[in-house]
Amino acid sequence: MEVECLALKDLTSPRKKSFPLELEEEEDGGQSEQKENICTDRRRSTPLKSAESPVPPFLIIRKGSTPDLAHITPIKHTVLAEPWTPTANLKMLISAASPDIRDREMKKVLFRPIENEKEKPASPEAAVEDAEVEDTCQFEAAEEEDDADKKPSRKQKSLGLLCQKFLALYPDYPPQHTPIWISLDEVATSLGVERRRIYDIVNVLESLMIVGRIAKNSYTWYGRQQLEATLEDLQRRGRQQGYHLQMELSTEAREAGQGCEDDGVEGDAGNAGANRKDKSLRIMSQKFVMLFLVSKTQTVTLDTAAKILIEESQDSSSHSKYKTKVRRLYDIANVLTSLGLIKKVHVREERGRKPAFKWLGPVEFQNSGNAVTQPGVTQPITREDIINLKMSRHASFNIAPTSVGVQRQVSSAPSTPRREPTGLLNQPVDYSIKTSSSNAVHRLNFENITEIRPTAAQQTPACSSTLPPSSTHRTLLAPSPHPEHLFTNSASPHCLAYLPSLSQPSVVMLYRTPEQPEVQRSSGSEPEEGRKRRREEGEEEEEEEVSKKKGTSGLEECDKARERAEVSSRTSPDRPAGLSREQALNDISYGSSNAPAQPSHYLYVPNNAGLNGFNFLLSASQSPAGLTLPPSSVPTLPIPYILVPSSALPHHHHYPLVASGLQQQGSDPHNKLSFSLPAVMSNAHFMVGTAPFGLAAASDVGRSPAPSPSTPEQSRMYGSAAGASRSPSGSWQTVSVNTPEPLTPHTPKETTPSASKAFFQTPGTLGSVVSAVPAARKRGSAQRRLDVGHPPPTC
DNA sequence: ACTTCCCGCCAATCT
DNA sequence: AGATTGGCGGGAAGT
Repeated sequence: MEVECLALKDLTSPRKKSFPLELEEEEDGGQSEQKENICTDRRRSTPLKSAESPVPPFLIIRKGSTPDLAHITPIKHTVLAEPWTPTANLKMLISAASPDIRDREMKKVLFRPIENEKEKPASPEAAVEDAEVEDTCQFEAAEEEDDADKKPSRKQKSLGLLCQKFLALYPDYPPQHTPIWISLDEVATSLGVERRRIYDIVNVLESLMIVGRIAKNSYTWYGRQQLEATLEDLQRRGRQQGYHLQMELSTEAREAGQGCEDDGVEGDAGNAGANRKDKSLRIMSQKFVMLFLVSKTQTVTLDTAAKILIEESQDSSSHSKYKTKVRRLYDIANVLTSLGLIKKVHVREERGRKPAFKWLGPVEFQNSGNAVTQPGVTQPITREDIINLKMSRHASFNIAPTSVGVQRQVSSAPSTPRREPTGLLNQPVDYSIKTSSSNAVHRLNFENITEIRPTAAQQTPACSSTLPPSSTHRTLLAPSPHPEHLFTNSASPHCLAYLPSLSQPSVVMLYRTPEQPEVQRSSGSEPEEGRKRRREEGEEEEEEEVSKKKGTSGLEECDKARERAEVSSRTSPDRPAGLSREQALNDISYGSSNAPAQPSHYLYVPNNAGLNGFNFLLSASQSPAGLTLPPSSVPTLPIPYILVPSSALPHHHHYPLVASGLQQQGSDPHNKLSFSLPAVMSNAHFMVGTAPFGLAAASDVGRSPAPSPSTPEQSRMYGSAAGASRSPSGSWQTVSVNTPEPLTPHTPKETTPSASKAFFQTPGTLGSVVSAVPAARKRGSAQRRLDVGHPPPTC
């Protein structure tokens, strides 16, 4: 088959982004329904739709908007402050192209595959399903095409999809030292959704330390750097709190029918103390994850989770509470699914099948490896135990969450983001980077900046430290055999790279042409994310076997292992199996070992406007001019895509890129953009037109051991980014490489299976988007206060 | 009919 | 006081 596109499918979403005005107009907006789209307002407001006069409007807009933004996002301001930057140019150029068309086309063509992947299981395999899928696709396509006509369809607005889009904006493994700022406002705007939805996503991401709150409207993106450590920590906490026991009991006991009492009773008491935060999605998310981590089967039914959570939350157990809890769990599950951490399955129980989720993430952590996986197995559980557990749990309950809460509070202070004592926050905000060039700085200034260089040199051996053998490479420049190093977004099938200088959060996507079926299949090149929903149905069966209730220890282990293996092999879950994952990555990023020669394509997507305006940079090694891509893979659309012949990408050199699609504008002559993709990450520069942009490279490896202040455990996981990666085939090189290893020396902990990649950019910073519209907040004004009080929690 | 979960009201919090 | 967060649950889309 031909090329598989990656994953950004989601990006496609119809909404528009912020930008400029010009671009967007009609389409999705068309849907009346969508209240969410903020853009709408904007659009209307914006007089100019026409793409033509790109520049001026652009600028103007930005400026204008800036002020508004100012109050909103402090951070941003700073960034924004800078007037114009090369980025702007870029944007302009890009935007110049007719956005609408571009977008659509892009979506249709490029993304479609992604979408498909996403939704369905890997393409090849799922022949059967394909039929279905296609339908779906077509369906979707149809919808998208005529924006006007169709409405978004509920699925398209799903939290999971939205989350994927969100995730696609940032690198899984950002360079440690260069924090990526996220402005919720901007993100919401760019994704075309109302803020409320972003909160949902961010809250769960925060629970996993994928993002950290800095201040109002400001978050820092940590990516998956700390994920493993966080999970480990959660696992530990889960055990401490006796969740494993509960899991077992829950089923039985509850079924027995008593869960209520405790709940009710405690609830009241607990309530008093508990505030809003205790019910927080964030906390719920952590608990939910804990359940998986301590579960033998790693499968948790919604029912069980809801019940357990209800208990804890001290809510009275009313049916309504249950329902509410379940709703929330779905929300959480959606984002976890997008992260590739869980997947939906059904468990069969005596009475029938129940919806459940299966953990796809890591379960065993090196450090703790110890007891880890066998949580509940041995102990016979007694009612007393449970009680004790509960008690302890409650007591501690707050603790866990608290930490978060506290953290937040601290952070919530209007503080200047950079300043905060890192120690308090867990966030690794390491401004004190030893590197000569502080990334932080770059980061902040992204737009203007020209180059960020990761100092490769920096990597101090000392720091780097311990790593698992596998992750030996921390080499910056050297082509690493590991695909991981590429800036791939592990979660997603595609690799993403962020080009910092680009105005908007730009994403570079790599997708390889999958020649080999096997690759796809095995590697699961498909994004896990993508597959989720669709596959649920299909795959579920497998999972079903899992009976939650009992697991024999030994067996279960095997089972688990088996399952995991399966999963990894079949779906290419990124994170779950280290190896598989790596492979997957490899496949993805390089043609994959399997597919040796295949060049991968680059997609450069400047999402300035929120993903609507997609700009792609595709590198097709095959196609000389880059123009000829496999038909299937690349549409001849007027879409603005930039093709970069892989051959063209020598390491360390700049190469000309061919941009197509831009022409659409007609006015724009610039078909060529020159990019310099740095072989070396550190030095990578992105050039657009004349202006060079610096790529933020993931830069070297970790320089400082623990950038993050956070708990030691957490800090361990950094992958450093190293710069250049190149495909084995040598087809191209790009950017970032990371060292896979965890930097922290001290704990030899887990190997980070994935280390990763590096590019990134701060979307937030970019702000461009933002600028465009403050718009969306209807709520503020609208906020209506009805007198209606709500009833106190019933009991 | 049941499952999933979007949407946005509105209260708690923060500025 | 106004803005930001985010709990919550109605009710509709999807199955």
